[in-house]
Amino acid sequence: MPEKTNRKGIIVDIAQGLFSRFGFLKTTIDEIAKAARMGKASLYHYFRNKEDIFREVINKESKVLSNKIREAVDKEETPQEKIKAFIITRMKYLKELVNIYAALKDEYLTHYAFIEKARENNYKEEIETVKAILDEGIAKKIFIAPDVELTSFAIISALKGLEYPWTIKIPVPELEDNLNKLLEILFNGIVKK
Amino acid sequence: MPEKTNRKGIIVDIAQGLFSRFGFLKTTIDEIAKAARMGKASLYHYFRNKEDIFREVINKESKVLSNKIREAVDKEETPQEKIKAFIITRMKYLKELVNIYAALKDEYLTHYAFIEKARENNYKEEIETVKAILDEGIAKKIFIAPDVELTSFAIISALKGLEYPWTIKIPVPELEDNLNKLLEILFNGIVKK
DNA sequence: AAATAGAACATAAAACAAATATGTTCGAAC
DNA sequence: GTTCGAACATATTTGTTTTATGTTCTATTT
Repeated sequence: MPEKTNRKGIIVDIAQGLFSRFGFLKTTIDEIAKAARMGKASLYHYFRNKEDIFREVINKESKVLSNKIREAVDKEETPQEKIKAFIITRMKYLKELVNIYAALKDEYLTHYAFIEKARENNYKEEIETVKAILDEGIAKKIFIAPDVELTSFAIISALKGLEYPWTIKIPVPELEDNLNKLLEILFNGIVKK
Repeated sequence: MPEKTNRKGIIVDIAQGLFSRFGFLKTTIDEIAKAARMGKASLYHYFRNKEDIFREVINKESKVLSNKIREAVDKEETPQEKIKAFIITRMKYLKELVNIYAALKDEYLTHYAFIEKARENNYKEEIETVKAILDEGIAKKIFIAPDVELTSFAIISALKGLEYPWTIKIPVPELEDNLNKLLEILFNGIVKK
């Protein structure tokens, strides 16, 4: 834990809390400034504009998410376990990191260019993460080697399709149980051997 | 082809055309009436209200979609081919049937109770269709028998996740090629045997 | 009865203006 | 390098009026 002596980092932390509670649109520069015990004009010494503050918050949360996922994946031995760790960790922390979640999902943020950038970055990173696991599995002769690019894309897309009905309707323990069954399909298919 | 002598059916056809072009909100009762060469008050002899007209249009398109899918699925022999036929036919006709597509996807229709009903019905029917194919495959000793309910749910959800990026980014011939590869995974998995 | 529509009605949407809130800039002070 | 009061331009909200639209009523026609 590095001590925060730099003003900028502190402001980002404070903004993160406000954005988490009220969202990007409903949080005002003035509120952030007051919470940081500053005049709002002072914020412009550290940030170009409001978007810039939100961008930094999102960057911060993105890094936290990436690190959590990397840790969880690295901890596992088999590529099968790595894929499972990726999915579970992603679902768990995405829900906690309110701002990056909003940046990725909320319709009303779609128009902002920097949000689109964040989404694209996140998408590419997720694809890359899965691709790396698949490649490793292939190198270890555990997975067969079809179209890795397409398979990664499919896993991520399918995950997004499952995400919404899953998180809404289903309690967490049952969720892991279901995930195991679906991974069983991903790994071994549904055709009798 | 039954000759349309009944006024109600004709009105529904006309409304279908207008709703397809302008959507539910932007189509007025007056426009429908004029297109049918009637005063708008006369429409209320056949329909309770505007929603009621749209509901009939959606019902009509739903039946078309269901029939197309049933035909395509029944035509195939193996359960593998049936699943593929289901997915392709669904994607193809859903795009053509503008109103049911809007009813299922458009955010601005979410609040209407009758739209929610239509979505739920569609969802259940899709799940049932896939479940029937899976059950048949299991009965024929082609598929293994895990959690059929969950598997159907997963196939439909994953499909919805794939649908959007797929239809946007990818040309149709490549799409069928990709689908084949993904079905290969669904059937046989990615783990080396 | 069944079908039609003109007119009236209530409500929703659009248009407009005034008031307020908010993001951003500037210049001065520390 | 930091801070901020004040000013500014613009976005948002609010209240009001007008218009458009969905629906009902009643009378007339078939």
